[in-house]
Amino acid sequence: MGNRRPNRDRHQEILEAAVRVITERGLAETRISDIAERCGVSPGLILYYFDSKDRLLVEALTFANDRFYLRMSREVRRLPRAWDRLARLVELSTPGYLPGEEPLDEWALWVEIWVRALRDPEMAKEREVLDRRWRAAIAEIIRGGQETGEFPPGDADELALRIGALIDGLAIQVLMNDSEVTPRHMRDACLDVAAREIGYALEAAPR
Amino acid sequence: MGNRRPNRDRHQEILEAAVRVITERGLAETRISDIAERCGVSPGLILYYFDSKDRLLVEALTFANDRFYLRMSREVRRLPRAWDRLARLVELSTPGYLPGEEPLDEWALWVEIWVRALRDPEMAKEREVLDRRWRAAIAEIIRGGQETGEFPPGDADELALRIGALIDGLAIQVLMNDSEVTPRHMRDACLDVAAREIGYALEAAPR
DNA sequence: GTCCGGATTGAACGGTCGGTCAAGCCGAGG
DNA sequence: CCTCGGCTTGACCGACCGTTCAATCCGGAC
Repeated sequence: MGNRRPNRDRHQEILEAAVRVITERGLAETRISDIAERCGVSPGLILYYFDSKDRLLVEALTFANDRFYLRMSREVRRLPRAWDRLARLVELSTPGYLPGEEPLDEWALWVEIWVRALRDPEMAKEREVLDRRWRAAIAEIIRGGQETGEFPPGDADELALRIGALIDGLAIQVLMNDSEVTPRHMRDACLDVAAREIGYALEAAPR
Repeated sequence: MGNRRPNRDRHQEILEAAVRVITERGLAETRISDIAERCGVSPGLILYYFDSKDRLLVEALTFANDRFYLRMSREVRRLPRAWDRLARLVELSTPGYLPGEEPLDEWALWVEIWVRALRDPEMAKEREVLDRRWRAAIAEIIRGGQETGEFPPGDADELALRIGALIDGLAIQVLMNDSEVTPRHMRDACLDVAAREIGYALEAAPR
């Protein structure tokens, strides 16, 4: 049995298909048959691997977020200076800032998570875990900068909460295609506020 | 015919019922029969006053937001000093800060608006109008403070965007009942950041 | 009192969709 | 080559729900 499984993990295939369907059509318009079709598989098989549609959807949402977090985490860790790490994190969090990204991206999934978490306790618990991890990543960058003296001392957790919230709020505007809030604008505004909150002197003009 | 209509506006009755049902059960779980039941009316009548369920839902969401905006606007306008106005706006925007408010309040409706606006062009257009009005209200307060010299000069629109985004981001955390982000904490953090961005010197400790 | 027309009802229709299930497929092991 | 058991299918069921519609109600006009 160790033969077919490794190179054809149906569980994960289904999750990936679910993520793509949810991203495209939205959680409310996602049908089991859509996911099955995306896998090239019959609808019945979906329920063979997942107890119910609801459980599958919740798993898919956390699965997508996990992947995004890991990718971000890996990429940020490569940069030596704390400020560059923070800047990269902001850029990766800005919808449409990086070329070759879908207009409806990870953030669309976040909004779906929020809506569902409002009434589904299981999703609510997952969301808190994901959010705490996200905030901890920001705090870790700040703490690192403070330890090397790149940033002045301060409450890293509180700073992370504020910067994270600002990212959330601006990302929503960008995601909604607000004509007055471009990805570039979001990036610059985030970093400008972050620098002032952290107490980091941007060398060039705040542009 | 001018007799029955005024004191029994079915159109508005239905909208109010819809708002309450959406707030309680969420947009995805809102049925026409739920709204009808809330009005003490038969399901058929709902479709007599509204072309379709979708149109009713969109109207209900903007209706609720209009009401909230007007209430906020009226209350804020009473205060003489710009900083007090801003503080009041933040407090009114903080889920659960004021006593006697539902845990699932206006912000839950915002999240529903966002999700729907992602794919429904009509909702997207409405959202942009509502958001622009909201940001304009913040900018107006700031501009007022700048004109009286209470605040130093600065780009009021940009400040409004940033403060508004921060409110959004923190409100989500509070709405989600994140154990680390209390309403009080949100209020203090918002005002702390706002003061620093605006360049307003809080007299007491930033607390 | 009668009539008119909008308001209201509630039964019924049609379509959708999540979930079930009995049957078939197929690779591995004997 | 046969058998076993997990994988896969697709038809089917039952429930739900938005929408339609013919019938009824009812207050005001005359």
